[in-house]
Amino acid sequence: MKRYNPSEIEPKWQQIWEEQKANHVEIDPHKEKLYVSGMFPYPSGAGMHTGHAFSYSIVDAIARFHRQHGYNVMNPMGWDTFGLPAENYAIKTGTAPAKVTAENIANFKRQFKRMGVSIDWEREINTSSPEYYRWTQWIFTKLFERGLAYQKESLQWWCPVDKTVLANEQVEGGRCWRCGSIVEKKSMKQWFFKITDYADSLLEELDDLDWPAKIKTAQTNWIGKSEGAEIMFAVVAMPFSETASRQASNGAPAPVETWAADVSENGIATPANITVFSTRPDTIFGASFIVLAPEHPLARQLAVGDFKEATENYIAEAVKKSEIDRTNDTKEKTGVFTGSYAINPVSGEKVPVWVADYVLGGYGTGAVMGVPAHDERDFAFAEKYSLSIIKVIDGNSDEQVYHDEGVLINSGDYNGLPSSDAREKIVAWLEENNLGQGKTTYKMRDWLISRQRYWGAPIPIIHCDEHGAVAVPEDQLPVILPEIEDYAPKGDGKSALARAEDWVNTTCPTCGKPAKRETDTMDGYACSSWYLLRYADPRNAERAWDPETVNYWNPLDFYVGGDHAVAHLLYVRFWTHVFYDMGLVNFKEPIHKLVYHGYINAEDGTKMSKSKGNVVDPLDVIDQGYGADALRTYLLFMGPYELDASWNSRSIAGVYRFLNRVWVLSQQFLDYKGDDVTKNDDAVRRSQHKTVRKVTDDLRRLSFNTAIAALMEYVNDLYKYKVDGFSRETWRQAIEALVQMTEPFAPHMTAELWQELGHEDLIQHATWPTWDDALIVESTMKIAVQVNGKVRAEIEVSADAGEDEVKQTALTQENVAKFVADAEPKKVIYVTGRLVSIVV
RNA sequence: GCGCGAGUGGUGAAAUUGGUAGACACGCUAGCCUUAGGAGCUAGUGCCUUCGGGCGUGCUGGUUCAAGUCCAGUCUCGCGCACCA
Repeated sequence: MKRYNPSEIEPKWQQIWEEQKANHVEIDPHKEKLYVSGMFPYPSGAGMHTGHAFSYSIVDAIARFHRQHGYNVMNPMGWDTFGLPAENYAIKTGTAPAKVTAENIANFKRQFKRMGVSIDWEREINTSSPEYYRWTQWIFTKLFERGLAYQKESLQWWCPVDKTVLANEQVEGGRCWRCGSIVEKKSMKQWFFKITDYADSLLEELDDLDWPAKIKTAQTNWIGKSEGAEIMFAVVAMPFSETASRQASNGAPAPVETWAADVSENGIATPANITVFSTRPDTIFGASFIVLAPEHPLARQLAVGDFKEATENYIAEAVKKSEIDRTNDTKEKTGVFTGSYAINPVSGEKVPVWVADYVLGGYGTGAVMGVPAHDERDFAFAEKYSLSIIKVIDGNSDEQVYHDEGVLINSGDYNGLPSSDAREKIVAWLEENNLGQGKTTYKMRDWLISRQRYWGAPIPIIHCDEHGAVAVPEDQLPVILPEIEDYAPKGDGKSALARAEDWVNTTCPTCGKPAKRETDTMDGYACSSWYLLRYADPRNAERAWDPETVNYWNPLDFYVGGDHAVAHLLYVRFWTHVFYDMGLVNFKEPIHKLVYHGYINAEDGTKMSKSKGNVVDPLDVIDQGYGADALRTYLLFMGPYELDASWNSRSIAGVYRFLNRVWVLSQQFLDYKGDDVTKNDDAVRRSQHKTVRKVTDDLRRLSFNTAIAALMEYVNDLYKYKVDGFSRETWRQAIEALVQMTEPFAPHMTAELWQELGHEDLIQHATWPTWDDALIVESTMKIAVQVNGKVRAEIEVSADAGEDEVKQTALTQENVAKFVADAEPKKVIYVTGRLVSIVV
């Protein structure tokens, strides 16, 4: 008997698949397509890790399961190669990033092939190749044409270590997502994609996606839609002496009430208006002060008299502070009074204008109305600075700050109205009087895409003195990334490309006069926002993709990964929405089902990390003799794919044992020389059909762990029956079904067995086994008997026994009679095929 | 603080519609076999027990003939967002 030897079998089949291009697919109108992909890897120098192995074990189980079901399965692969690690490595070693990248790809590819994933390598793509980024640039020019790519001077997150700006999504807790250093604000002219135009569209389509709830929630929160109103407060300039005399001893202005009376006499309305944003216009009568963010353009202007210096100092300090200091909510709130006042448009009361850093410059209008009775933050601020607190919502609650809805009080004509009605009426009144309007705002900002780094797709723009920013025409694409000597950014806010003068100096496509190229490159997320479409048509040199081809393969049926909940998964949706509007695709959403898996942790339950030395290298596991088949099967057997799991070196041995049992069973069948023994045929057949039903069902819902458990049970059954010997036809079917069902997990071993079983075609092109319910039915059934909810007996009755017969049998059981005693059962319930419940 | 998810044996877990809780596997125990290996095979393995049975899915209640599953409350852990007005 041949022994199971993965280190011999696996390379053999990997070579056969490669030579035959076994997984290459083309459009086939006669077959239903199925498109599955993992999130393409960034090929780092470190090589493949357990997370990759896990992702692609899931991808391949899905691909192979559907391939055996006759689907035209596309399972492509590519490399996300632009980005900082390759560039930083290049700076350190003086090697060109392109060269480093090519080496890393070659290494990754070699490693991936050892996993036996059924990839169509003819579709391989690489985002840093000019053939690819040519079209990334083309898409940029199309967005530019539509006004969806624009340049703006603004305060941006700046990473002082990586010396580049970052998108909001790349700042995590005030730190750079790559290097962890504390980010700073810097005012620079930057390129943006106008994702905010698509906020509503992205929100709407989210509902129908077959994505995990937590990802949908994360995206909903990120978009952060809130409905409310913008309300104008007219600024009232006060004579300096007047203001000073009203100042209370603690630096705060006198209470608002004392000012209410003299608005008309002393107040001099200026042209300035402060527009605030509020989601609770129903509480406007309780607005007793205004707070401006330090970045607010009026903040300096409104600082008057004695308050001028303090205000300016405060603003200067606040703008310098890192976001960590500013957004730490355990910190006590601070602020300064500007000396100016504004008028509450509904009550006519004069309210002081403050500047405080608890108000964010970038959200809403950068100004809020302080309603301390109904907002915790405003309350804390009002308490500290002795500002007046006016309760305007009756909440029937003793809480100091009631922030829920309720009935209005102290609100003039609106008293007695519930919040929602009052909101509508107040906004309507503001609109009528040109004092405000209903407004929807979003937390999401536009996507900042320019990077002051070398290793990215150059932004295809030429700056001309006469024509401004001009898109590079399609026939001049790609704008090739020039080879240069020194890649390092110098911290002057420009990429190293700015020093490639031959490249920078060009002519304007519109007028032909000397002009300069844009020297920023695009965020790597731009490249990954359309690769799922390029896979469908990867060698097209005429256009980014042929719409018909893409409309056949896309959208993706399954997208497998465990990262990028908002960033990539939001951007890829955004671009596809735009492509839909441009008529380039006939669907809005690029990904139907998102298979978002957990992390594989180290044996001790903590994250694998090089510094801790607890990293499990998937290639080591293969080399130890377990092979890729055992590794893959184990990764899927560990538990539900959604959950985090800890590696266990003993458990993988158990899975290897299972594969070995499949192998041994098959070999013993093949080697069997005796007569046919039909004794167990019915039982074997029943077990086979039951297992096919269960495994098929489990794999349809991606319950890999239970599918593998069912296969183990099946193998255990067959081991019991084989003791008596084999009958060739029954056992051939039983074993072929077993081998086929194991193929999605252990493709090499099953390919070998399939061949030994006499098949010339590859197992992956075989037809998945079917089951016959009639063969699964047993002649008898076991019924549990409960008395008052406790199981007291188990009876075996014939499968076609009627209700009365079952109940009668149940009641006459010795142990049942004992517990029923003399009592007359109050109720006897029969749950067909399962149990009898007797109530006494 | 807000939102989402999860709490089941010594361990990873299973239970798809309320219907015999713990499938499958690891580990452990005993035995068999063996040219001795990190091999293979068989049986047992939730806890307690006076061997009748009793208890058991984080905790407290509720609905039901029947609850891991449904409802109310509560605790713990994990994740996401976090001064977004």
